[in-house]
Parts: sequence; structure tokens; C-alpha cells
Amino acid sequence: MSSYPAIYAVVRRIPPGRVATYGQVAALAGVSGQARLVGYALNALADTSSLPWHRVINAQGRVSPRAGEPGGSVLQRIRLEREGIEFDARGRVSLERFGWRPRGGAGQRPRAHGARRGRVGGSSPDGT
DNA sequence: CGCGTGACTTGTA
DNA sequence: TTACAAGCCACGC
Repeated sequence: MSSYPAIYAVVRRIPPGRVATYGQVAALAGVSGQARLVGYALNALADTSSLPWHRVINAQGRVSPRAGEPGGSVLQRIRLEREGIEFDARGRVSLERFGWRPRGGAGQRPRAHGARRGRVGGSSPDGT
């Protein structure tokens, strides 16, 4: 059973000009704590998909080097820049400004399928 | 069903 | 700031 569909759904919800972290997507997809699964899903998705996978970056605000596709991170950065996202001199994105802040309300899916240690960290400084 | 791997995360050095 | 270690869980063999 693959949680990919849920992940794809979340990624698809990421609005343009915004980026979400693997952990965030994982949480929204209902697999909180398994950021790896997100990357795994995206990898399985391949670049042929129409999903904005390029809007998914790691918690450090950096573009993770993909597996099997050297240079892919560069393509991702280019796509993000095209979306209007600015990169830092070190090639990092300011999650504080471009980080996607989903509006709880309706579209959210707090499906805690286990709720491991609540070490969320607190990366949701609403600012829109 | 067991083992290894992985587009990750967080804490510590 | 970078580097290393431990943890979590699904997928492929």
C-alpha cells in the first residue's frame, strides 16, 4: 500500500511561488515524521509528472540532490526561480517568506497515523 | 517475512 | 557554518 496518492495530493496543493518541506508535505499527507517517504514518492513519480515536485524542498530550505539524476537540483532551482522564489547567495530559500502555510480550516488532513514524538519544531510562523 | 536503502529530520559536535 | 549519528517507515529484493 502506497501513501503516494496522499503525498501527490498535498504536493499538488502547493501554490505557485511557495515551497513546502518534505516533513510538511508528509505531515499533511498523513505520514507525519516520514519525510523520506515524500522524497521516495517523488522519486517514483519521475520528472515526467505534472506535479510541482520542484516546490518540495528540505527543511533546511535547500534543494536536496536527487538520486540518479545529477543536476536535477539545478533544474529544480531554475523552476522555483521561475515561480518567483528567490534564492539565497548560498542557494537557499527563505522558508520564512516562501514557505507554504496551508490554511487549516478545510483542506487540512491532520491524519496522525501514529503521532510519534511531537518534535514539530515550530516552523509555521504565519506571515502572509 | 527479513535486510538494505533512501529526493528526510533533528540534535549534538 | 558544516559534518556526523540516530530515528522513522515504506519499498524492493
